[in-house]
Amino acid sequence: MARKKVALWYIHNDSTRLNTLKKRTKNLMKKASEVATLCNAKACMLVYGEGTTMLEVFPSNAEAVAILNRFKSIPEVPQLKKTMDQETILSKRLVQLRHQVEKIRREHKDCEPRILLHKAMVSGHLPGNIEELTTMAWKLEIILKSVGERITKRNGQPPVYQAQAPYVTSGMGMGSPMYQALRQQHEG
Amino acid sequence: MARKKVALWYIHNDSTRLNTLKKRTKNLMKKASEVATLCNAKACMLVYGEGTTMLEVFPSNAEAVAILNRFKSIPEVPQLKKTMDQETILSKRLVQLRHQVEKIRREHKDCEPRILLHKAMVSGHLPGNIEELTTMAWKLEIILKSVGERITKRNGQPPVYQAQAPYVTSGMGMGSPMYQALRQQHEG
DNA sequence: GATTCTATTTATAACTA
DNA sequence: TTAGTTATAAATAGAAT
Repeated sequence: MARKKVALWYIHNDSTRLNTLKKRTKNLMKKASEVATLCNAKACMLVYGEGTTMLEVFPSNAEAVAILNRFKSIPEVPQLKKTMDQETILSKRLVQLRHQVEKIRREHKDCEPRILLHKAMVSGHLPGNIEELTTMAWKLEIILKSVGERITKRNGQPPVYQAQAPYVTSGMGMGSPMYQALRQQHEG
Repeated sequence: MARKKVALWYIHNDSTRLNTLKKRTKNLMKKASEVATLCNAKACMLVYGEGTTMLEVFPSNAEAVAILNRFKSIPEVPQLKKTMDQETILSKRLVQLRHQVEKIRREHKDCEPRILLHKAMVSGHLPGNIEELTTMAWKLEIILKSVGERITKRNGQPPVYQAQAPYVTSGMGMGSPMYQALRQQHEG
C-alpha cells in the first residue's frame, strides 16, 4: 500500500519479505491493542514467520494461552447470534472464564522464563513443572543459537561443542550450586 | 483515523463502540491474512467483544486452535522481544531485575557468566568478545541438556530436538514443534 | 541489514440514508 | 440498526541512507 499497490502474493525477495513481515506484524499488534482499548475487547494474535524468522505474540504469552483456553472451552464457536438462553449461559460462562484468566495471569506473574532462568541461575533451583521447563528450554535454545551464530561470525567456523559430564569451567562451573542441584535432580 | 484523530480510550457510546469493533476487527483479519499470504507466515487471531457481543476468529476455528496449541507448547517469544500490552508489567519487573544485576555486578565482576547470561536474557544483547560468548554458549549447552533430561523424566519421552548448523547441541534443539511445523510449510 | 523518508494506498471517524 | 460516503489519519512499498 504505497508507492505501488502490492499484489497479494508471496514476496519472493527475501529482504523485502522479511521487512514486510516485521512492519506489518508490528502494525497488526498495534491495531489489535487499539481494538482492545477502544472496545474493551479481548484479543490475541500470533504470527509465525518462516523458518525461525520470528514469532510475535499479542498481548503476551500467558494471556494468549489464557484466551486460547477460553476459546477452546466454548464448545462450538457460536456466531453468538443464537437464542437468548444460550447467550445468557455463554455470558455466565465467559464471566467464569475471565476469573480463570485472572487467576492464571496471577499465577503466571512469576513464571516468565527470563525470571525463572534468573532464579535458576541464582538459586540453583529449576522450575517444577513441565511447561515451565519446556519454556525455559525453548528460550535457552534461542539464545544458544544466537550465541552460536555470533561465534561463527567472529570465528569463521561454527563452534561444535558437546555438552558432557561434569566439567569445571571458570566462573560458573559444574561445581556451582546450580549444577549441584541439577545433578541431584537427575540422580534423585 | 479519519475526520478526526480518535483518542485511544474506551469508547463510551454503545453504537459507536460496536461499530468500531466490527470494522476494525474485520480489517485486522484482513491484514492478518495479507501477512500470511505475502510472507508465508502462520497467523491466527481471536477477538472477543464485550459480553457476548462478538467472537471473531482468524483464519478458522480449527486452524486457530492448531496454531495456538503449537504455540502453547513453545510459549516464549524468541529474540527475547517484548510483547506489547504487558510491557508495563514487564518493564517494571525488568527494572527490579536490573537493580539486582547491578548489585551483583558490584559484588562480583562483570564477566560472571550468569550475569552475562542474565543480561542477554533481559536485554537481548550478547556479550562482545569471543571468550565470553564461548563460555556462555557452553553454560547454556549444559543447562539446556539438564532441562531436556528433566523434561524426559517427567514426560516419559525425550524431547528429540535437533539443532541446525552452525552448532550442535546434544539435547534440545530445532526439532521443536514450531520448527517442525515451519519445515512442513517450506516443504509443502 | 537496519533506519528513515516520501508518495501512495488503506483504514476509518464521522456523516448520511 | 445496518449499509454507503467522504475527509482525514495511518500504514506502507520502495527508495535513500
